[in-house]
Amino acid sequence: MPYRAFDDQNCSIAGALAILGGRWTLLVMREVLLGRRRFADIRRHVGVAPNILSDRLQMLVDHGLLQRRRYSEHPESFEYVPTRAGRDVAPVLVALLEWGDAHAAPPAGPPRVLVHAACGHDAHPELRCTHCGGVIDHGELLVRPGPGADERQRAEPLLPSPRAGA
Amino acid sequence: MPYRAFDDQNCSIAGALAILGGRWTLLVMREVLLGRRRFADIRRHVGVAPNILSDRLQMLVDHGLLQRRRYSEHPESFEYVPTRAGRDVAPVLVALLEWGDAHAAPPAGPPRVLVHAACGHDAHPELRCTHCGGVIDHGELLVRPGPGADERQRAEPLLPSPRAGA
DNA sequence: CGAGCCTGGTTGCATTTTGCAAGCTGGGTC
DNA sequence: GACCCAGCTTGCAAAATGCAACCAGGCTCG
Repeated sequence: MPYRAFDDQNCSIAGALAILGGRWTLLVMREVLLGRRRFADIRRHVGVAPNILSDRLQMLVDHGLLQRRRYSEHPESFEYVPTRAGRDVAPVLVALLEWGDAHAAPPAGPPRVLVHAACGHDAHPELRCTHCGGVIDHGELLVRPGPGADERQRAEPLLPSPRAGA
Repeated sequence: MPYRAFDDQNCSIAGALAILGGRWTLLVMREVLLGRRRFADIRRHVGVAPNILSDRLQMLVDHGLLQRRRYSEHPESFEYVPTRAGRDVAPVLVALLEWGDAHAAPPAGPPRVLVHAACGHDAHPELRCTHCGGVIDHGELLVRPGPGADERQRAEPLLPSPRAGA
């Protein structure tokens, strides 16, 4: 029984998880986006077995999130640099970091703090609506079928979104 | 060899993934946050085997993301309702949805579109700095050691953040 | 010029997790 | 009484994962 694929769901979340959802994958992206780009470096910081890391890096290259580049001959050394698609993973990591800080925090407090380079201050990024500019609070997001919705999804009414709760 | 735990990394991302990172877990949260809360309902929409779903729901209840509630006797039926911690998972799903729309979109376009309930318009949520209110662009986030940083993390200089790329 | 070290992996095999089918309990219902 | 439904649990077979060991190319030091 091959692992069931996620991507038969016509869902962007499932599509994203099909690539990013594997064990270790997002931690590898964390390291790359923090600037650690060499095999041994990533391996040390993530604590992953070398065969797994090898597999994940190859997969990320295949899917176009990373590019493998020789940055030195004699000795031959490689680095994995993020592409646009790879850099776009950052908001996912930010969201996970914020959830972790809020609900799985180490007793001593957050190990890492985000700084907004443009203004120089600590930044808890927040979601805002591109249309009205307002902060998007709990329960203020709905989901409606988009252009790519299939028949079943089109039949769904306006649903409480991922953010809406009780 | 037991599966290696993530949570020895003193990292909120790893801590979050230790709970949310399992196969199917985030898809289950997607369904619950979309309002589908009965076992069979979730199962049908996610397409997961019942033993796995049972395991994930139990785990999410144990970690305080969901609450199992009897909503009918005769016949006895249960629903899984998200707690505050569960509802806070929504931004992670939003980030994944946006990444999926951008980089793993079905040919016909996004299957689901987010609507900002407060203003009634479609909303591509964006990250903004809580301090200066500015949109946080590529490369505009840095990471610094926080109060809970361990020795190794404290030794790290100001790093390019998850969002910074090349 | 050989020993030892670094980088960047691959290979082999045991363990864990996942997947599907089948069954099971406690009810309702025709 | 026969049959259906919800909400699971149990029993294997197939993947994925984990660790140790190894390997190859190249440098470097004595």
